[in-house]
Amino acid sequence: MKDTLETIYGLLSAHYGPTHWWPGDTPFEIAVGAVLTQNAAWRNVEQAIENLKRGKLLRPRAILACPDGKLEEALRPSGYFRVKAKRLRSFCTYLVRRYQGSMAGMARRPLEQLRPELLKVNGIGPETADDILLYACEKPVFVVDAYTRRILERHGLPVAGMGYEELRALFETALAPDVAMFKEYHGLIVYAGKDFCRRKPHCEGCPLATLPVEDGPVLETP
DNA sequence: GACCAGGCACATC
DNA sequence: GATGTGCATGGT
Repeated sequence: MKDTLETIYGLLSAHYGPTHWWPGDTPFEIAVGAVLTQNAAWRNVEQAIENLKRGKLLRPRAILACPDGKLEEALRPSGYFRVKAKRLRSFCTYLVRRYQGSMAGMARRPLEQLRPELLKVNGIGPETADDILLYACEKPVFVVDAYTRRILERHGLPVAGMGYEELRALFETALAPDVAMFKEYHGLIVYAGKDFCRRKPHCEGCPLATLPVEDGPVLETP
């Protein structure tokens, strides 16, 4: 499995080159994007972030001071806007109370402490937490998302039934804990997921077409 | 007009 | 602990 995960990285990397993932100018913008992209298309998230920028709302205290209705209107394009307004507020409340609103201050804490406390924030689940930890706080965590699972499944890797943490552990034990590489790897998975594994017919020209299939239950490729 | 997109919390069994 | 459901927009 270790070899396969390294091979996937090599193939995707050769195909796409550097992705410079994640889109976002500041750690706080990255964290906001992580919340807004939950079950949403990034195109719509961009719109919402643009609205926040225009409204000078891309700061934790500005979000906390903003009336509900105004915040929700700004978030509308990203979908689930009432839920996401609440979730953004939860995160900002946490950030302000615990780190005086400073992402840099937050990033100074060790990973073992940060991840559990992030997961306690309402609206921050495993994937959102890991997005923030890796891309905004530069911590060596591997981000698992729908694309990750889909790509592995479609290429016959025995990951069916694995939970989030299990899948994350798989990558983190197989690969060296290299923040820059983890960032790129996830970016490459997003690229490949959008290009080849999104809908049928898939894998026309897929860079992973030559991937050797491992032992274990091989899933049928749709 | 369905179906989908980088989840998560909460209810229920 | 596993499984189901609500949340909402914009593109294909």
